[in-house]
Amino acid sequence: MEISTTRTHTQTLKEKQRQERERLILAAAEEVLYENGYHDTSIDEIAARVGVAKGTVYLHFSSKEDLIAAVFTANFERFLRALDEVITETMTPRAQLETILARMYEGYYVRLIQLLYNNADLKKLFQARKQQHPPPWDALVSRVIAILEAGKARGDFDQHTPTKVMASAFFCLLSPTSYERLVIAEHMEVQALVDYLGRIYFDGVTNAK
Amino acid sequence: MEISTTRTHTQTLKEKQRQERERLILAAAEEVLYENGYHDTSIDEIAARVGVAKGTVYLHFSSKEDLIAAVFTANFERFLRALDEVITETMTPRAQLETILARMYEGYYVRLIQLLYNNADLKKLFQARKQQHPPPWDALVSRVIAILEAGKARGDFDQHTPTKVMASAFFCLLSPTSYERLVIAEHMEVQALVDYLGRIYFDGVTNAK
Amino acid sequence: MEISTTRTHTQTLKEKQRQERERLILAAAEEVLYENGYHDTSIDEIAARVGVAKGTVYLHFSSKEDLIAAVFTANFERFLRALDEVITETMTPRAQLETILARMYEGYYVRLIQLLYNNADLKKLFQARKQQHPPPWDALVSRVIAILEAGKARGDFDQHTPTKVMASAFFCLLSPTSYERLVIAEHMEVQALVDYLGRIYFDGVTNAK
Amino acid sequence: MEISTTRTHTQTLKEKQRQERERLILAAAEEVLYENGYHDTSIDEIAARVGVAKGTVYLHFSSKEDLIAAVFTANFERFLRALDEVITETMTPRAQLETILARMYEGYYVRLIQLLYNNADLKKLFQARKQQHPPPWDALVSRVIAILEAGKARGDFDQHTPTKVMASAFFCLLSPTSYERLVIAEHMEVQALVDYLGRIYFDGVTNAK
DNA sequence: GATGAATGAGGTTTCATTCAT
DNA sequence: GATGAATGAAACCTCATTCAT
Repeated sequence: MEISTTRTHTQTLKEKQRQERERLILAAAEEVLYENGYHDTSIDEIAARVGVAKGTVYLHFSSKEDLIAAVFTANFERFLRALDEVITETMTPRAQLETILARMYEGYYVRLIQLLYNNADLKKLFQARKQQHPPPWDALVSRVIAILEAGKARGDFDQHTPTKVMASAFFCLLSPTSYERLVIAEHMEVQALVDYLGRIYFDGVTNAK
Repeated sequence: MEISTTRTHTQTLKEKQRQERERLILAAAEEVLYENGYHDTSIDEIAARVGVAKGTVYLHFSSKEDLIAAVFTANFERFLRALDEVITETMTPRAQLETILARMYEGYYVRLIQLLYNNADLKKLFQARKQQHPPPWDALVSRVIAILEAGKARGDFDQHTPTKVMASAFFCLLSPTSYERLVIAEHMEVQALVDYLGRIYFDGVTNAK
Repeated sequence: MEISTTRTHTQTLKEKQRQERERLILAAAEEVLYENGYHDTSIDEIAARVGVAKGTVYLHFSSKEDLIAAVFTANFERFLRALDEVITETMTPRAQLETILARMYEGYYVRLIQLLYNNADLKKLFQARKQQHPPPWDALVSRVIAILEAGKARGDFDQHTPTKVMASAFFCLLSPTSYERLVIAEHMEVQALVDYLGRIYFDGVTNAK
Repeated sequence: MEISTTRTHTQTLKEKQRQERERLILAAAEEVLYENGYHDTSIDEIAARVGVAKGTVYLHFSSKEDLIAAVFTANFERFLRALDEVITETMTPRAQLETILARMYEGYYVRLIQLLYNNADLKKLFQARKQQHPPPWDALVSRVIAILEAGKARGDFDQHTPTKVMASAFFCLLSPTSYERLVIAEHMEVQALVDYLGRIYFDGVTNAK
């Protein structure tokens, strides 16, 4: 029993180290992916940033594709968990969407979402894996659609526009190009950008009578 | 005189063939670029689709970068010319923007615009060429900004939102993802999609009181 | 007969034009060869300098190798003819060799000789053609050997040194590197260089007691 | 301690293997370079001769240029070290130069020296690398010049001939063409060739008195 | 005869992946 | 388990040579 306990303990320790390393690899991969794009992300550089050998990366992820897919899945999951902490059923649908929008622009999620959404390489990656997107992304889309439907049911949102179109337009608000041009290059406050985009989305650009 | 005429005619014929071939190469490049993204677009595949040898492509474009840049420039120029035919000064700013939006979704311009706007590889390409974008793209952005300013001056558009944000949001409406998901996968009419997106942009998703 | 004469005349004219063009192609090839070396000498550039189409070069020379070989042959022949004008039997062997040396450094022959003599590409070229050198080069070597033998017979030259070694050393004096470093870079007079080298060759570097 | 020892040993072994492989690659590169010249030296062929894959060569040398430059540097360094072992200050300048000459013809250094000195491609290579020659070559030239100056100071060498010309002529004695024609093709002893050439250099071809 | 567009072999270089240590 | 040297497919680009016009 002693022995068994020790072993279990040892394995747990090893397992923890293993998970920690996996986390570090994912973090490095995300960093390089954002900096260089999919093709210029090399296993060599990821391994170097983590401080392990190239082969070690392959002990955790069976291919570059796997690793990059895991980056997305991990981020979406973290993002979904973060949403759960701030969104409650008692908020109005509009407030819920505004919160999601703000949260997206806060972290660096917007970067990854856009990477995923607009990069042909990554699309092909997930299509080759017989799935349009990583599962958590679909969960996020479903959630936004559900909120939009609830808003429509309450009469908050325009009922003549298909929910899917509304959802598409919602996700379009997240453009890394806007982010880079307005926030990074022109030093606009993130919150201001989010407010403006939210206003356009909910009220349009037309001058209120 | 006869001879001169004949020569001119011959040169015209050759020149026509040359231009036709160049057009075919550009079309193939665009196709592959859209399917595979910048990095997975190989000169070999472009040549194979046109049915010529690799070297032939280099007779028309001195490098892969040159070829891809030409794809964008050619498309934007065509698009700008098309706009000139349908947009007049007498139209309201809103009508002008609605027309631009519709035209963008009609052709396949939306694909390229989005490729350019959101692909890190292509951004790097144009930055390396000492220009943020191909000149015609900047012309399009300027044009949209001018229309938005005119609309603001007339009191048509919300004056509290910065024009740059409005322009960013406008171009965000052009999402190849929306196009693919709604028009191609779900068989929505392009015109319907354009109408919905235009309505969201101009009036928001909120239910009119 | 009239007709025949006319034809002959026409053919002669055409033939002259043909020869003139061949001369121009050889001159251009020599120029580019010296500037760029064998590999970076392209048929394209030669044709462009002459002002004809690439295909035209192939009407005169069946391959790049043929063309380059012709450059050497033409030069050696010209050089041998030039020697015939200034070297007479009545000159002493030493005077004859001094004259050859001076003439070699005068024209640009030294450049070509060294190109031929020290460039692996060109060696392979002639070896592939089953000949160590273009025939006129061998004629030049024979001539120098004959002069050295005559000098030995007269007791002018050291009889303990094999003539072949003496010939080798003689041709070694022609170094484009010396030429470039001393004449071009350090502005030494060609005649001075020739005098110094001749003195070393005939009298050695050792201080005459 | 055991472990530490083992590790050191292991690293030493690996390092030895690495160096051995690098040596083999350099040797193969030198071989091909000498046979085919710079342009026709292909990484493919070098790799094939060593029996490794193309990519392996790039683990040791980051480019073809780097590899070829390393061939020269390695040879010159080896040569300079060899000279240090046989040349002493107490030898007369003439004896020192005779020793250098003999040593050059012994190894295969003469081949590489001449390759470097007379091949336009390689000159361009080193010029592009912002250096006329690999540093050790310049060290050799300086050394010969210093010896010649010392000989002049002692009154051993002719003081009317510029040292630079004497140095040029000295290096001209090293002709791979002489070597091939006389030693390889005609089976002359290297020592005999060296003696003859040295005698010509120091005493000239003219019959003494 | 003259042209020059087209060809395609061949060269350098990168990098995901494997596997012996 | 961890390593990193080795692999080799695949990409871009050049240029001697051919051949239809």
